[in-house]
Amino acid sequence: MRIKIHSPTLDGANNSLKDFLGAKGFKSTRGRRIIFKELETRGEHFNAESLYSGLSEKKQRVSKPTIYRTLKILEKLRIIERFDIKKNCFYYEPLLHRREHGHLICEECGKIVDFSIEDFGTIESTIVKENDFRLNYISIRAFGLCDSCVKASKKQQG
Amino acid sequence: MRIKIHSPTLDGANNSLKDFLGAKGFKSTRGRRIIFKELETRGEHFNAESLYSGLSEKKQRVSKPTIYRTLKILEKLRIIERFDIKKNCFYYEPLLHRREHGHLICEECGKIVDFSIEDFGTIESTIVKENDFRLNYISIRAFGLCDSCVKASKKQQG
DNA sequence: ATCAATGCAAAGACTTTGCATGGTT
DNA sequence: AACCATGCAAAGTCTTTGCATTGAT
Repeated sequence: MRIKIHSPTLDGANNSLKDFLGAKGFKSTRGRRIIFKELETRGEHFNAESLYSGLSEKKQRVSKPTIYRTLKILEKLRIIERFDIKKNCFYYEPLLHRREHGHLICEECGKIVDFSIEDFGTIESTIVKENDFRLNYISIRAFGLCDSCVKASKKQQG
Repeated sequence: MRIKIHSPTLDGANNSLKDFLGAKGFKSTRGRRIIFKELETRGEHFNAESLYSGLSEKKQRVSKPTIYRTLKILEKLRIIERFDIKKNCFYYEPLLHRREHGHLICEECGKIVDFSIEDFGTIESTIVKENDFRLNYISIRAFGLCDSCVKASKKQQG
């Protein structure tokens, strides 16, 4: 399953990585550099497994525990977002610099497409206003059928 | 972790359950009746585990595989919605009759609060308009800190 | 009677943890 | 030097599957 997303924008992450991690009390290590680098160039949604095998193919192996641990850190730092498409299958995506979008998830083929939301501000203010809640971020997922799967199902019918 | 949600509205589900399931090609069985009944009265978010232990306590045990299988059916039928709060921890909630709301999820204590979204229609039309996508449903999750956790953190600080 | 649903036990997938080693600051 | 990060192996957790039995239509 290959899924496209906006081109990731961890720009400068590699240069400022040391400072970036340092500021949060994390060390700049080989594994983290490799993973960060990979996320920069990876124009797709991904998960721990695909990250692991992708890096292994490039002879840049990082152990699974390290991948999981690093992903968890990145999630906490809001650099990536984790969401579940189906059971036992978590996908992540780079978040940096672009929070205001949701995901269209095709329930047939699993394809994920990002969509932007114009009045995100309205939603946010509604939420904040009506609830005593300190909002960190919003995740919007829209499930349905993508164009090609709709067409495919139409063909089948007639 | 006990979490309140709107009172579930699987109303009439028990009466029309046979028809309801039958229409979809499913049989009306003991396990499904028990699970449906439980969801009717259960005013909280839940997961497979809590459902299992809850029913077991009431001497209405249904096996875990059946619970998982039934939950999967209910999800497909859009009677419940599944979403992940943290790793290995899927929660579900009854969906019937109330699709237009999102979840506030407190990242500190895990509390889940529903919130309604006034201009859901706007979001929907935006998505449909700008993408060739047959929309089935939308899930909106807002992460942050709930009132009491905000207060607690303030106290700690001084 | 036929075919689906259930329960059990076992397997599976994904993720996390303990611990000794090696790397960073 | 002090402490964090890593990798390995093993353990965990949640979920699914194979299969014989039971139940629904």
